[in-house]
Amino acid sequence: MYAAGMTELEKGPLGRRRGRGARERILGASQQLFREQGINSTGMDQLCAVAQVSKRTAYQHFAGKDELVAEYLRRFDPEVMPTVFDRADLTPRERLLAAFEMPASTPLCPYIGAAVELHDPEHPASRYAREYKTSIAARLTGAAREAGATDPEQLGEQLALLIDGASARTRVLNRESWSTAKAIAVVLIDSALPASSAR
Amino acid sequence: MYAAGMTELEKGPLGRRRGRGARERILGASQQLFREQGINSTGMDQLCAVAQVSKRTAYQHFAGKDELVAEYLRRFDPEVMPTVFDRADLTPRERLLAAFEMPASTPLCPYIGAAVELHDPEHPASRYAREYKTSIAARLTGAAREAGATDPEQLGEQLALLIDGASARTRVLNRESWSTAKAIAVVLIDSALPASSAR
DNA sequence: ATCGCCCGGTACCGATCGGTGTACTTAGCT
DNA sequence: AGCTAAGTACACCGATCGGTACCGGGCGAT
Repeated sequence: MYAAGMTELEKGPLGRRRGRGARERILGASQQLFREQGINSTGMDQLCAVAQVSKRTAYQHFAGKDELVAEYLRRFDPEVMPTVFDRADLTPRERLLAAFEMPASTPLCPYIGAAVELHDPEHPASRYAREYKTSIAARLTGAAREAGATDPEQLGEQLALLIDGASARTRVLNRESWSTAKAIAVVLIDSALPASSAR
Repeated sequence: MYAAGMTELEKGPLGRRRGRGARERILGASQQLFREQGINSTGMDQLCAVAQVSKRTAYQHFAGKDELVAEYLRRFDPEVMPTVFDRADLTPRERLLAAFEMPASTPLCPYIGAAVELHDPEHPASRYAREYKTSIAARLTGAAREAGATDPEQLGEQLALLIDGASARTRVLNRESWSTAKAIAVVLIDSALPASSAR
């Protein structure tokens, strides 16, 4: 496994002091550049320049670009999705629909982009993309269960597919498709809920 | 416009004789390699080697890789989609559902792949991908209208989104998602048809 | 036979890629 | 202070990219 935990503080156990946060700047530049211009189109030289970090330093923090890409995906964790499932002020049904409220700030879910660009299912980043997408479906399934769906697993998988569809279609057409996805979600949810716990 | 017409015969009008079909071999190798290993991961050297064509010849038929990629997309036209809409033996409803019968031979619709890999909305291939995706939605809308949908445009766009979702999700998860997409399509169609021309 | 057109082979170009080596400067703790 | 780890600057490596120049051969039409 990778050292996913050391986000911004030192390692802790040993009294390891911490130099000026180069690692954080690298990850920050990754978030910006990989999303804006893709993974393969972003060279390490440019990335290090943006991060204001020596190339040497970058390769002391990450074994290679592959590992950096994987860590970039692990750090992404869109600010939207996680919070959606914790909002207690929403009904289960509203929580399911909230996943489709994309503020157009998300051009393309980077997990799809990484899987397509890297083109290797065994690449660390591809593995994590799979893992993450599965976890999203699981969370949707959980919310569907709370909402009282007759087949929560099916509804969760269906909603996950809608999210990916809107993401891919938005990218290809250069035009947002989240409203369409949400309209479908409404139909699916209404037809999957026994009309009892509709609200 | 490009000379999309000269598939295997000579130009005709002038008595231009025809060399051994180098162009066709190049396009054939493109179909194979671009789909199997992606666009950016396929070098022109490898492509020419597979096509058994000199590199010099390749660049006499195509101004550059970009143009070759665009032509590759134009030639793709999956054998599945076009035929689906012409099958007179199916009811309109069955025709709408037939679009989701993917024989697992389609790993990822190459239009999505191209748009993600090339990462430039103005790239000729990206333009054509947009164009093609729009035409698929239009054809679905047409079929939806024949089926008597209350809002054919909406249903067509929704079904198109399902196709893209299944395609993207299949790629990321390395596991087919067409059955899920079809299940959603059934719900959408049944809810969009006034139950009169259900069959 | 001879001419001209495709075509294949191959070496090559400049640019860029991911990644490294070396020597120097900084920052933080004791 | 003084030690040490972290970071910087910069040159450099081999590989590969898309694309081109040049040369020699095969084949169809005249």
